[in-house]
Amino acid sequence: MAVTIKDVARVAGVSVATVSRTLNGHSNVTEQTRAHVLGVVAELRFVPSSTAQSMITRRTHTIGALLPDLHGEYFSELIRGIDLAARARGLHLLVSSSHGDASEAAAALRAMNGRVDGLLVMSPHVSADFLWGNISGDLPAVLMNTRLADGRHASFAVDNHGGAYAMVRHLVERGHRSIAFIAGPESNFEAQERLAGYRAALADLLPGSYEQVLQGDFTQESGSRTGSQVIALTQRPTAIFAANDAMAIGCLSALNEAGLQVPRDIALAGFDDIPISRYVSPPLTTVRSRIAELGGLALERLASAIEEPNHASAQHQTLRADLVVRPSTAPPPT
Amino acid sequence: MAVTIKDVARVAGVSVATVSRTLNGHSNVTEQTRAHVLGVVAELRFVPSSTAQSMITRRTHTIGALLPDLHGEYFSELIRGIDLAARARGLHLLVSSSHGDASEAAAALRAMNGRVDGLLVMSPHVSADFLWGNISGDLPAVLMNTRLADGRHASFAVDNHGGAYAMVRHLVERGHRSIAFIAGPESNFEAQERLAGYRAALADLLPGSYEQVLQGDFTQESGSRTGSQVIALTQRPTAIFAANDAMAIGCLSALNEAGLQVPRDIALAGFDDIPISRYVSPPLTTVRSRIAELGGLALERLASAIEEPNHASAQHQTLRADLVVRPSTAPPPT
DNA sequence: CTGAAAGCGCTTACAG
DNA sequence: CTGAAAGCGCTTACAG
Repeated sequence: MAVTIKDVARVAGVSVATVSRTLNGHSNVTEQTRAHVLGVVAELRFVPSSTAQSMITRRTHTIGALLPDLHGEYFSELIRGIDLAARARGLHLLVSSSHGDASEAAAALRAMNGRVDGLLVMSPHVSADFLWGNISGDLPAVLMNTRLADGRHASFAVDNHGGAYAMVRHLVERGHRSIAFIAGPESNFEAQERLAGYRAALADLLPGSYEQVLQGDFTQESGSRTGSQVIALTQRPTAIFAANDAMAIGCLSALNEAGLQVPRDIALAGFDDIPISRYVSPPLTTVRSRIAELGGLALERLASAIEEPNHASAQHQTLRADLVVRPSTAPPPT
Repeated sequence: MAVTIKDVARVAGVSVATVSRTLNGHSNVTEQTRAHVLGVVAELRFVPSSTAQSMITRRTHTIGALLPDLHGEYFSELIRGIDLAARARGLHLLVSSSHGDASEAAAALRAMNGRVDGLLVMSPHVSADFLWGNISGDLPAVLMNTRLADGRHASFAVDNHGGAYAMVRHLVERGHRSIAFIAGPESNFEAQERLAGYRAALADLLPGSYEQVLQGDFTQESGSRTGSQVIALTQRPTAIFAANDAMAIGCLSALNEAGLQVPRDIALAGFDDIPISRYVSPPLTTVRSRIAELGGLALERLASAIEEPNHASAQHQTLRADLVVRPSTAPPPT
């Protein structure tokens, strides 16, 4: 059986209240009692039950992260950013990802109830009402990269639209007039925004041109598959813009396999700037998503909302998405 | 204020015991009371406090994962494998990573105490004694890829030594007689085993040859840096074997930048078979680590240990590490 | 089948 | 400065 505060009190010859005060650093304990109690605590290797503590303080010092079914480096960067910020604040991280559908996400959300002091939510299945219906109303939550600006929760998002627009402009400036787009999953908010940015830029910068959208799903495999489709086209575009780096890299492999060289034969760009992107050949032109930073900022905001529930803002903040130009879109040698 | 079981009991006009029994699916409740109680539960949107439940049942239905400071796809694959298996068993996942040193790892370990029903441990800072000293003795734990076969905890590891050995054999069979090795962090168990496998194979298969070891740290950046060092060598090896894929990919980028073509000018191989490896150009020959599977298996074993504490085996299981041959080690055209 | 009561391991007014 | 006691929100013998 685990040792409890009662055991410590008994062995130390004091009350449990005194042990509790000592452990919690209250000032009203003699230096002498304090030292003695601490000695017994060490001797007995006593660790307070965090469950019992949570019960009484209504704080778990844990935050939950509801994440999409993400593979690859995007996911690890996000977790890393959250984890780092959480550790700095002494918070624990409960993660839940890989929800196939809304009911699974709902179950995950409900299961978080009571286990966490707050929630970080990035999920394609979650709408504002959905969130509202599945967590207790007073649980602080911060949204990441979702469409929800419900006025109730703070939210952060990368400027997906602006980033995609900037990328198309870059390609146009490089002389491209036929730019294909490999889209992400249709239900995904970020994918939609990036597609919208591509479309808007095309309309503005290449009026009269038509869009060429291939359907991907953010995986490398889909990038490779759609890459092959592009190659087979009779009217091949001169540039391909993939909605994320994973697809761009998959596409790159298909192009290489077909004997096409990037950027000589065709230009290629991605989105996110996952760490690997600078290490593929040629290094990938992309849009920096500041993934870890996004996670860290969201965590900070959530921590504030937990500490000062009244001050909690429901502001939406958009993070800049900067163009990162690398050789994959270098101008063809003239 | 959140609604409690008392509120439900009051509104339903029954005792809290009856509400509890209904919620926990006990048979000794009339179908009529049951329906009525469930109605009130829904009406009040009552969700039991998991904290209070944990307090009484001594189960948190949460497992903790202590992970190394890992970047990149290896980490996301591992988490994904663990998360999938955990979800299937109805377990939650508390993750803690990014510990710079042993004292941070110790703090993380102690913080897990009481919050989790069991522990999954993969950390370069953790030794058997260390683990023993920082968790309560009866907390089930399963170790992943560590040196600890302490006879107290179950453990899983990829056959790092065998995989590295097989890779060297493959390279030797391809005609290479000068094979450089980019090592991982010196303190890392897996890195050590892979290095040992390289050395053993060299001694067995290329007697009289000398080893060429460059010090990396498992990051892409270190692969790129050591790759540049190799290029500068007067006696350049004909093949480079990196202790993980991330470094191999970093190395590949350095080779490309220097105008060297893989595999024509130099062969290159990695270890882990992270998903991206098949999408770089040329696709990377590597050793499959079955990362997600490792995480899933460890979780399964941990779940068993939690459910049947007496049956808990302290067995060590080694997972096969298969060679995956791709174009990066294709024989030079003769 | 149902309820009153004890108890899980803590923290925190309230007295002294 | 210290202790006795109430209470956090549940579950589970024990009676009836």
